[in-house]
Amino acid sequence: MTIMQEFQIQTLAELFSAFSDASRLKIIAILAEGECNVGRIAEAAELSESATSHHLRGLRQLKLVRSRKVGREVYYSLHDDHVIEIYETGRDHILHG
Amino acid sequence: MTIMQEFQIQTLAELFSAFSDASRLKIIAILAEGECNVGRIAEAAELSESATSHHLRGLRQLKLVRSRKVGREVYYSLHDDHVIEIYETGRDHILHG
DNA sequence: CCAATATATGAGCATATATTCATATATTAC
DNA sequence: GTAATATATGAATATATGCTCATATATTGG
Repeated sequence: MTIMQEFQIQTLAELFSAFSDASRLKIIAILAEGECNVGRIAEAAELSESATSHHLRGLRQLKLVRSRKVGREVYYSLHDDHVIEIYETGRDHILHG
Repeated sequence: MTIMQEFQIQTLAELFSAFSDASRLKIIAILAEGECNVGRIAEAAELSESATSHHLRGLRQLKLVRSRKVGREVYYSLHDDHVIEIYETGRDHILHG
């Protein structure tokens, strides 16, 4: 076990907080399928566009997703494979833990 | 990507919620070192015994920790290696993500 | 330029969460 | 038995969180 400083523990808590909400997990699962714009994410996750946008902002600030603007649309994608890894580690636990 | 039902997503969110708080992460890190009783967990995590007990109850209900009573003390330990795996996957992300 | 569309943002509100404090319960020592 | 110790629990409170609604900011098409 690596020694963790107080601020690192706080950072880790914030990371897991991103995964601690069903709406955000849906968004992450959708983006795991590939890049997607806000409107379609909202539709697929059954969320308002506003709520979706708020969540995406949080995920972007935590560097869990990236965004790319194309015309008036903004395409989001997972920032890196670590995100899927965390998601899947948790998922494996509840499915066959 | 496995198809996840609504209630499974909710369950997954609850699992990650357990890791979304610095106090609980400290408790988990302490228990990763080995079994420990409530008083010593509280001391090591710099939490009140009451707060510690409340957190342990939540972790126990989620089957992330086990408890074993010895006299008037109660020893807690991580329920299984999945818990460490989730913790470490997140930790690796923030340390070298 | 103006209207339509896509996304972002801030305020407000309702609910959830973490903590403390007081108290309860269980066990041991005397 | 009673006192002391370890842990658990419920209520209260303060703060955080997620959503909606209204509005703002692009961007495109006419």
